[in-house]
Parts: sequence; C-alpha cells; structure tokens
Amino acid sequence: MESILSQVGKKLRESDYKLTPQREEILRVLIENQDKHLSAEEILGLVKEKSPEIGLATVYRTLEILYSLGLVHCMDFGDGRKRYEFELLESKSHQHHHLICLNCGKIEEIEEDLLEELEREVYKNKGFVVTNHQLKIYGFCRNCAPKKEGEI
Amino acid sequence: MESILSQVGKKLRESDYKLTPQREEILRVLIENQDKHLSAEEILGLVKEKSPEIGLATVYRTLEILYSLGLVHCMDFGDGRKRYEFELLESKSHQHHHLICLNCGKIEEIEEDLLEELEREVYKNKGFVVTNHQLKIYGFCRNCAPKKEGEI
DNA sequence: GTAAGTGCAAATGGTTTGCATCGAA
DNA sequence: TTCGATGCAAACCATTTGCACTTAC
Repeated sequence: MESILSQVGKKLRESDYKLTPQREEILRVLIENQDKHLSAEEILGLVKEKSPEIGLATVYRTLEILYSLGLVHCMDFGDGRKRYEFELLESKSHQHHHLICLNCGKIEEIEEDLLEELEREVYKNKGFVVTNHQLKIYGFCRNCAPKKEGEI
Repeated sequence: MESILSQVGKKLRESDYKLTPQREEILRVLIENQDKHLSAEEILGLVKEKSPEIGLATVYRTLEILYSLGLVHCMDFGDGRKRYEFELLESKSHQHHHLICLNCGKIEEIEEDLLEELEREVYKNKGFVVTNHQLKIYGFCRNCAPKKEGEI
C-alpha cells in the first residue's frame, strides 16, 4: 500500500503534477476504500478526519487529475452525484460490472466479463471498435430477493 | 402514432393524471424522436416550436410522470444532463444497449441482448435476481474508427 | 524563485420547488 | 366547481471557477 502511493506519486510527476500532502491524503482515502464507491463529498469527509483544512475544490481537482491519468474510475448510479473508485495500475482497462440492488441500494461488483461475443457482434454489424464498456445490472441482492419474491 | 397518443392518454388517466395540451405536445415530441436521446432542454426547444408558452418545469414534471409510468427511459451519457427516450408500451422491459463514439459523440443503439449467460452466472454466484440492465459501450464508430486507427 | 496548487467564496448549470393562477374533468 | 397542472422565478445542489495566498520542486 505504501508502494502504491509511491507508484502513483511517480505517475503524477511524470505528468508534471506535484505530489502535495492534500493529494496524498486523498489518495490514501481512495486506496483504503477501493471496495467502496465514494462521492467527492464522502471523500472530503474521510480526508477531513485527518486534515480538516482541505477544501472540496481540491478534492474535485485531484479527482480530475487522477481520472485523466486513468488512476480512478468515475461512475454514476443515478443518484445525482459522481462516484469514484481507485483503479490499481496493473488492472486491465475493461471495467468490472456493478450489481445494483433496487431494494437496499447495495452495490456489488462482479469480475465476469463475458461480453467478448457481444463486442464481436458490434464490430461485425456496425463497424464499431470497442475500447471499453460499462454495465449496470439492476435487481435484487441475495438478502432482498426472497422478500421481494411475491412482488416481482 | 395517433393511436400511441391515445394509448398513453388512457394510461395517464388510469393513474389519475390529466392529459393536458402541454403533456400532449411533450408526448408528440418524444414519439416523433424515439430514435434520439433528448435532454429536457432539447425537448423544451422542440415543444416551443409549436407551443412557445410552455415552461421548462412542465417538461421536467411531465417526464417524471412518464418515467414513473414506465413510458420513458432515462439515461445518462456522462455529459451532465439526463436524456430521455420514449418507450413503446409493448416493448420488452430489458433496455437495448448504446454505442457511444468517443470521437464524434454519436450514440447508436443495438438490439442484441446476449447477456442471458451473464445473468445466469450472476444468479448462480451471487444469488442476485436480475430485473434489468444497462450497457454502455465506448469506442469508435464506423466513421471515426479508421481515423483513430493509428492512435489506439 | 516560480509556476503550480490550495482554500475560500462566488458562479454555473441542470433540476426542483413555492406559489399564484389556470383549466380539464 | 375543484383539485390537479402550469408558468414563472427563486431555490437547490453537485460541480467548477476566480483570485489572492501558499508551497513543492
């Protein structure tokens, strides 16, 4: 984890960005919460626990840089705010998918890809060259599905 | 197309909503542009061509009702505004997918589904019951792909 | 030393809401 | 007639921006 931070610091400097204490703090929060999907405001809250003087604008500006460097993914689950997720340097560019529970709101991730066939079809039929995709699957999670059974 | 309007009118009244001239105009625009992905502002622009007195709030309020009745789909292509698409009453609940060109911004639709296998996996591995899904595929369309070939 | 980064507050822009008025049923 | 619908303007809220000050390099 310390090595991740220095890897990221190197990547920042390669692109002529400075590694400030604020950016380090934001990175720490992102790295410690890779499994979550934090909004800018939530990131600010966590960062402020250790560095109360940081401003929201800095969070947004840092996220923008990290996004442009491909270090965070940005997603939108339809609740009116963007959510960010740290992306390990060595991971493949294709994103994992998200299972969104319509009852409790929990968001799970799945690693299965299985879209290769669809991408081949898309190229064959439309001449469209796929570089990435984003799949949101709505439904009911293991806990909520039984309760909802009668209603579906 | 006239029959679609009356079908929708019936559906509105079933849910105790009135079919006002404004709502009719908004519906007309949505139905005439089923292939597009209009934002609220764009819908207002088209509606104003015939009924200049309509306000933006009415557009939003109408879209909200239509969405709650399942008559329009709502999507977000990451440009900071929601986009709406009229959904024929008889169409299946699973949405079609979108191809988003990273160069020219064109959005194409595809009807292929091909996600059944993935949905089975998701149920088997996670106990997650799928009710719907939304797939955005990013890349380069037939026109832009050749120009971009060297850069990818 | 200096250009880049920061914090604050103000601006922006899509969307929502309050309210007085209007009109479909 | 009556309650829901409308238009307008103001409010809202996530995000962006301007600016004077600070700081990493």
